[in-house]
Amino acid sequence: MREKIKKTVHDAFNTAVSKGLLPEMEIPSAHQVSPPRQKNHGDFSSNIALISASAAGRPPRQIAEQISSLLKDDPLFEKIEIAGPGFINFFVSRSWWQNNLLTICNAGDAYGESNAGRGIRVQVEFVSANPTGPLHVGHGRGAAVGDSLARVLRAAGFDVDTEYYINDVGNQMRTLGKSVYLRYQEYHGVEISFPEDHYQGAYIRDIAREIAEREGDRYLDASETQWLPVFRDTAVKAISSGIRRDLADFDVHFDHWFSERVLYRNNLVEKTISELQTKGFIYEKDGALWFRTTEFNDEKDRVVKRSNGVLTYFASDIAYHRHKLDRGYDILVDIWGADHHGYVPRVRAALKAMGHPPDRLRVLLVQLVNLMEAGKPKAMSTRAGEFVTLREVLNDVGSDAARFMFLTRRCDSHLDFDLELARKQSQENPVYYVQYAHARLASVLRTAKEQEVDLWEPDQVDLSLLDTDEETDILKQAEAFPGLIADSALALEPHRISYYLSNLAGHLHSYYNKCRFISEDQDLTQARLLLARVMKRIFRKGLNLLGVSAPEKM
RNA sequence: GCGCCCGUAGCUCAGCUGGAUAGAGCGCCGGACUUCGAAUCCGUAGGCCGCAGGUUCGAACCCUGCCGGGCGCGCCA
Repeated sequence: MREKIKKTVHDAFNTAVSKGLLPEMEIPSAHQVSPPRQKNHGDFSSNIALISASAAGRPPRQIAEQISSLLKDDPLFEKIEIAGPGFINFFVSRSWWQNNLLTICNAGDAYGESNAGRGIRVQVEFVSANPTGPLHVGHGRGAAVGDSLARVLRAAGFDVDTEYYINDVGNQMRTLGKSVYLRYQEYHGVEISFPEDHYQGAYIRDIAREIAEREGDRYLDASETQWLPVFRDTAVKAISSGIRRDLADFDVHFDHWFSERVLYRNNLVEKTISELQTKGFIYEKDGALWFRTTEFNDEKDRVVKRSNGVLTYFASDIAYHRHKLDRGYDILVDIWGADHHGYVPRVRAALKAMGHPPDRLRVLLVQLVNLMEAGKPKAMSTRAGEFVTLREVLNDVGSDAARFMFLTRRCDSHLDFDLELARKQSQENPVYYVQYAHARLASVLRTAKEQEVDLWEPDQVDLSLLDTDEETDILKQAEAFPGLIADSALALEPHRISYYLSNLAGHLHSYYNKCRFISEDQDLTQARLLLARVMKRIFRKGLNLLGVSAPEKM
């Protein structure tokens, strides 16, 4: 509808120009058609007169007058008003909204989807936690945002792949193996001193115990070259499968799991560096290789190969992003913890150096989660390895509540996650509000069935009976659903979906309390039940985009 | 010190990339179940959009400078 009105205004503008009502000029690109905040300003509002006023050399209200006079007879509109400094306000006729319900209904389960993305290939990479410990709540937020964003992008017509990058190369893997080995020695009664920079969590002991129970003490006298591969790989395997299980229970499933080892196995890191070297972006200093990222707005140059010959994490990151683009993705979305924001300029620099437009990489920074319990901050000391895991949160409050909480806020704002609130099955918990709207509609339709009300074919229903203000509001919101998904996808902001749904649920609950779906009036009942069916589908679709279930009963 | 993010109702946060009189949830107070589910609804109160300038028809939004909070600034991963 919005696009339709925009086009209508454009046509009228051009007509006005060709008729000589306005001076020769282009349609200003800043022209916007948007729903006004104030209800009495109509359904949509155009600012075209305001922004073209100075170029046209006329007062805005006069321009608005000329454009609107050309549109007065369009039956789409109930009325057109000129208001304030020169806005043109459009009031769409009620019958259009009513008839649109049939269009929505005919779209079926696909309603809400669009082709805004035009099949552009997008890769969304998220979580990507190192396999050195279980996922914590912060990862959970990233997982919820990434997974939901992927769903939204798909619904908006993008061709989406999701990916988890496994950082399984380097020193940390050795540290992991050693941590387990030390606990293994400890298990067998060997006196150990456990270094502070090793992995502290209790899960390390669990893995050590498993190995000890399975293998006995045969590794006590072994050399590091013998035990390290065993302890390291066992740990990675155990931790990785734990991570996968946590994500699966969070209803997050990846299309690809990409191992950093693949980059090394195919020599891609070395190749990428030497390519940059050929292009002259690499120099040697103090025995190390440096990448001149300052040439692309980074604060300082970065090391890609240390003087001891070891490639840095950054080096494999460059190779990884190159590899992603080589795989044919048009846009790369990286979702990182906000504490990594310092890496954005250097990765961008790498893309630029390799000749890619840097805006093909979109980085979403997800702020850390502040866990609360009944309004009080819950202590999280990372140094003792006592962070709260995603698993604990899932067991505590459930997947639906957790996901909804993570998705009600913009991802770059700090999030207070109150466990007590998320646990509560009451009105304070926003998850239930939306789910209840869905369950209520399901209940209404069940009741209709029990009372043996036969549902008519949609095109047999008299939609003009949906004429209360509440119904009109709901019809308008339903119409906006596909546009909302498209906007949410283009802005990479999945939280808009949860706001939309909360708002829609509000309208629905309000309507429910005021009007009855099922009544003596057969025609009215049919019209309202059709509305119920359509709304239920929108709730289900919307909740699904968030990865939250849509229960028939609660 | 430099860089990035944030500052909106008592609390937690939206504000559709610059629009008209600033929004929601929670909390407070007062009402609504013999009726399709009260996990709901209806009503009241609550604001110098951190501060000060600038840009223009128009600023919570864009620019500059302060104030306050978070994070990052290794040949770590």
